[in-house]
Amino acid sequence: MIRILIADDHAIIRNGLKQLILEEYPSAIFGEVGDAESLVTEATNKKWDLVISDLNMPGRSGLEALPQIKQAVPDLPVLIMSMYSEDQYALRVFKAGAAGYLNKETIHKDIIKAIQTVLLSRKFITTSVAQKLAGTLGIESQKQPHEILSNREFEVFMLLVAGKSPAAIAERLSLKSTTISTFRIRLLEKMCMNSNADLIKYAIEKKLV
Amino acid sequence: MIRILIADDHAIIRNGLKQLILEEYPSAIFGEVGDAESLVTEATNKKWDLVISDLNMPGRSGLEALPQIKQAVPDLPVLIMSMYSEDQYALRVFKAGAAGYLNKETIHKDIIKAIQTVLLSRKFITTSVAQKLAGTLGIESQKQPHEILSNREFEVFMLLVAGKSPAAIAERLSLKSTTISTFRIRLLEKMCMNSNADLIKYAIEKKLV
DNA sequence: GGAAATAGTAGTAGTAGTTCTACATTTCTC
DNA sequence: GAGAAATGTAGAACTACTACTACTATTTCC
Repeated sequence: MIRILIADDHAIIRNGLKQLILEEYPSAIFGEVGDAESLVTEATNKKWDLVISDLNMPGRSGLEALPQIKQAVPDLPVLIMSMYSEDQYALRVFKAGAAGYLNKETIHKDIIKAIQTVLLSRKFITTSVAQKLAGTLGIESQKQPHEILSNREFEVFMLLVAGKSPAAIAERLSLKSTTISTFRIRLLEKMCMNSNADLIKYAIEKKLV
Repeated sequence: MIRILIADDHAIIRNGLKQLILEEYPSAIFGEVGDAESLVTEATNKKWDLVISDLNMPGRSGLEALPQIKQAVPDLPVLIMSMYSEDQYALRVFKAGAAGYLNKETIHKDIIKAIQTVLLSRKFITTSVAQKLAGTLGIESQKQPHEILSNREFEVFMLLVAGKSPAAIAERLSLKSTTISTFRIRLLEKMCMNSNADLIKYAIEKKLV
């Protein structure tokens, strides 16, 4: 019997995931949460064998919740999944302590494999992601412009690209809007760009959205 | 007994959706496809009571598949869903002949309602989407969003998309920046959009840049 | 051909965003 | 393991942008 906590803001996806896992582990027991807040609470207060969390949730993201969970329950393996094609997140996700990363192509096919791997206390990584990482980790020089951003910068970048105002971003991240402006200037500079429009075009080109 | 064809590139979502529908229609029969191509083939070659398709699929989108389906099987109702919050699409979706539109907030809550409504040959629309559409639908129904802009508005639109600031645009056109703001608000409204980011994404999509 | 809508333009007042500076932490680097 | 660089954060002062309103000129429509 295996206890799995699922975090995703869409009930359909939680459902689908459960269904998928039940096929392999008919006796699995599930917990469900819809945001990062409840994820942290639930993960730390009850006993789980595994957490599967979406990367993109309203409010704090799964990525932000990770360190908190890792601090409270260091041995609890966390699988991060992303419904979007954000392989660029993979490295950040592992650095933040995730036990595995699944992107939208791999979820359905690999989830069982990932669970098995992770429960043996090993890291799960798909070959496509591995290749991506290999390139990234090895030679620092050929990093993509957005890959040299810090976590916070990247977070702000993505929200900017989504058309959010500095004030809105500040509120979402519980920061001051001046702080967001600072991040914006730094990230614009790092990426050699001049406007949000440039960022958006870049993001579309790189399929970050 | 009801036959439903589900089109979505994520198997988990197809699963979750099936699960959701089975709760209400235990005898429902499903077909599944993962891309627009197969959607068109399947929709036209077999007999279905309803199609539920994602808007965003790799290759041709669900939106592009719609006219083809409508042409081949005019009476087959198609529900379009979007996992992203793109109410801007709603109008286009209905224009293309969809029977209903569900965005990510509404899918889980309203899917059954939507199915019931649609099977009675009526259009399903959530209040939030309805409000969005209210102003727009009236007369100009077959023009593209950007085609209903006046010359000046379009001029400003293009400069906005190029990432120019209101002040810069004002200078270039020998106008006041407040005037540019006015144009911006009007054009945003006409196009049912909320931010410059939306404009840029739209412009790229329509190959206006 | 006259009323109603659309287009083109700004002013005022309020709001939000930027810049520049600064400082504490964390993370690299030799 | 000390010093340097990068990261995360914000305040003060300034500037730019927006919302709202308003007015004229041009179209459009019955």
